Amino acid sequence: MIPKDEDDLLTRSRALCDAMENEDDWLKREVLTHAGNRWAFGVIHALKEGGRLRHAELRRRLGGVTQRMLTRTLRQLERDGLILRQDYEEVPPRVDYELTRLGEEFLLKIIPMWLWIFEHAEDFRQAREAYSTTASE
Amino acid sequence: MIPKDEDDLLTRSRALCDAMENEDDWLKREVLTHAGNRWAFGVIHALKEGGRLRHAELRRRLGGVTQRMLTRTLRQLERDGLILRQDYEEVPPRVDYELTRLGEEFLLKIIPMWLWIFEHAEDFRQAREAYSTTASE
DNA sequence: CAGGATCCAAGGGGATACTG
DNA sequence: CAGTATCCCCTTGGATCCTG
Repeated sequence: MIPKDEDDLLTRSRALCDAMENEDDWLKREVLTHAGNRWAFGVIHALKEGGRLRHAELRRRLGGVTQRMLTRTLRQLERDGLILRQDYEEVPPRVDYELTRLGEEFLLKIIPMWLWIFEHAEDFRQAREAYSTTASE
Repeated sequence: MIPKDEDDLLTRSRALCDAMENEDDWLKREVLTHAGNRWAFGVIHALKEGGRLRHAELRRRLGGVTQRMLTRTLRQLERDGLILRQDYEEVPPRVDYELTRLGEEFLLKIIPMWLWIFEHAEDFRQAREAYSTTASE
């Protein structure tokens, strides 16, 4: 189905594979980790929905994240230009985060992938089960 | 632009975020790592283009991967049902790998993300540079 | 040829305690 | 409140050597 779009995608991804060999490693390592990062997606999504959010508010929305991991995730996202950190330099401290345009685009790019993965969660479970049984015999 | 599609995406991703909280961790950890994995993408792409490929042929196509990492990547992809491993049980050993339907779909889902990242490589570089300068002052 | 065994460095992720 | 510091285990990724 949809052979035209698919071919187009593959053609472009072929060029992409060539480019990967020449690219520096940091792009794949630093930026791409966000895609597979457990918290990065939640942070970006929360900022898209909530606008400017503070550290504590983000923690509440994500549920289960420690300060350390939230801080680290935020730092990485900031470094890569996906979010903006604003420190009001008040006492008590007030800092909030907002999504950049780059961050918004990134969110829109990774949502389909996440959706697809969750839609196929059952397939993955079955594949894993089949693998365990064949591996044992 | 395209507010309708974007809203739709966000609505579905909101449900996704809720689902994530209930989901087991393995889905995020095990499956999602493939998306950001440097070699997983190359393997899947090579199999999409080359059909059934053997270990050595894959190594040649990927360039730079060690046997160990290639083997590990292949095992993981096999476990998650994205590729099929066939061992002909000959001497000398002959093993080849092919993409499953699930693997093909996965490739089509992650290509857009990789393309987008490479298209914005310059943005990321600039963001990183800006971050370093503001962080130092 | 395919890949296991071993050793290593770096990072992810979490728990807990402390601070300006 | 928004972090930092410390300690922990696990995985990733690579190098090197070995085997059926």
